[in-house]
Amino acid sequence: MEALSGRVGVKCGRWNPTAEQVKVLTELFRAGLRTPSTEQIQRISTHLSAFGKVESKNVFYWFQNHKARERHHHKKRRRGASSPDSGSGSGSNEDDGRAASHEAEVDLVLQPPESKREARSYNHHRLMTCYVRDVVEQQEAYFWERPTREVETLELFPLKSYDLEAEKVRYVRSAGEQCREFSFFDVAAGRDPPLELRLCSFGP
Amino acid sequence: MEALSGRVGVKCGRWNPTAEQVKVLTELFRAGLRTPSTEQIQRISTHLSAFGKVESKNVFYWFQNHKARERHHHKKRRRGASSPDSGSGSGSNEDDGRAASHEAEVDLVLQPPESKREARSYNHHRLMTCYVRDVVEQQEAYFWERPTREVETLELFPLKSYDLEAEKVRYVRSAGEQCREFSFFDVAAGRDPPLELRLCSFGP
DNA sequence: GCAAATTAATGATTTATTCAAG
DNA sequence: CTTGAATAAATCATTAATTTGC
Repeated sequence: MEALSGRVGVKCGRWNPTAEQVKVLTELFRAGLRTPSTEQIQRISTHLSAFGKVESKNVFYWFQNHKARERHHHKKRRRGASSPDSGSGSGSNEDDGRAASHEAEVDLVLQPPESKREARSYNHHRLMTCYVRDVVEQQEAYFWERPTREVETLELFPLKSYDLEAEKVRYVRSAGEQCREFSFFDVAAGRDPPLELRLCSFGP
Repeated sequence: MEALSGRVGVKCGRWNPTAEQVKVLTELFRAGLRTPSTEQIQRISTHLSAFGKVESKNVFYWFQNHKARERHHHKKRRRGASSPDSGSGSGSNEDDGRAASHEAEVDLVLQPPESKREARSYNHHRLMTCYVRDVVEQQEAYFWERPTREVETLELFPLKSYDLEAEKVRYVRSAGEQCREFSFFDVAAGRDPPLELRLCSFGP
C-alpha cells in the first residue's frame, strides 16, 4: 500500500508523495520554511526526485497548502472550548507543543534576508521559473556533488541514508512510464504551435 | 511617454503595457476571454511581443487582475447612491451597456469546450508551463504561419497591420538590453546548482 | 476477507486581498 | 488613483482511509 504510493507506473492522476518525500517536506516546514524561493523549490524538488516522481509545482503547492492548513487548524482550536488554546488540548498532536517554541526562533531563518517587501522582486518569478528549472536541468543532467562554497549556511539535510539512494534512483523518470502527464513537452517542445491565436467557437 | 513605455531599454521595474497591447488584451477580454489556457496565454504573449517586451506571466496577471477588478468595479457601484445600479449611471462607461449583453453570449465562447471541471486537468499546468513555452520557443524560433486545421474556430485576430510588425520586432529581447531581470537563465541554466539543499542561516 | 459506498485528507485552482510602482 | 505583481483564503476534485454489507 505504501510501497506503490508515489512510484512510477501507478496511476498518475495527481502527485502522490512518498512517505520519505513527505518526511523531508515536513522536516523543512518544521524548520521554519514557509514560502520557499524559486531556487529553494528547485533544489527541494530535485532532492525529492530521488524518492519518486515529483515536480517543482508539487513542492510549491505542498508548501502553500501546508501553511494554509496549519493556520486553519490553529484557528479551529476553538471547538468545544471557549478559550483558543488553553482548552482540552494537552498536546495530542505530536508537533503542536514544540512547534510553537520552534516557530518563534526559526521564523526568521530561511526567509529572504531582506526586508519584507524588498525581497519580493526577487521572488516574483517563483511560480513561473521553478518549473523551468525542472526542464533545463532535466536536459542537462544534474549534480549532487560539489561541496563548494561553504559559507555560513546550516545544512538542513545532514546527508542521511537516503542520500545514497539519491544516486541510484535519480532517474526513474526517464526510464519508467513517465505517466503520460504531458507535463510540458507535449505542450511546449514537441509539436509546433498550431496556428493563429484562435479560440474555440460555440455551437448554436 | 507612450513611445518608451513598454520598450526595451527603459527601466524595467514592472511591466508597462503598450497602448496596443492593452488594446489587444481588452479586445480579447471583451470577447469573453476570462481565464486563458496555457496555450492561449502563450500565443497571446507571443503575439503581444510584437509591440514590446512582454512575458507570459504578464498576460496571466493581466487577465486575473482585469477579471477581478471588473467584478470589484461592478460591486462598487453603490457609492453615493443607495441602489446598486439604478443611480446616476446612464452608461458613462463606454462598455458597460453592451458588455452585459455581450457577456451573455460570449461567456461560453472561448472557454474550454469540455465541461466545467472536466477541462481543468488540461488547465492545471497553466501557471507553470506558460513560461516554459516562452523559453522553449525562444530557443527554437517560432512560427506565425501555418493556417492548417481550420475547424470551427473564430479568429480573434483578424490579421491586422501589426501582424507585419510581428515579423520585424520579434526579437528585440535577445538583442536589446534584456533588462537584467534574470528571468530564468541566470537562475536556471548558467551556473550549476551550488550544492546541497542548504538554506540561509541567521546571524546571532 | 473483499468490494462498493462513504468519509476524511490533501493535491491543485480559483478568487479575494494586499502591497507597491507609476 | 490606477494597476502590475504577489500572497492568502476559499474552493474544487481526486485519492487514501474507513466503514458497511455480504
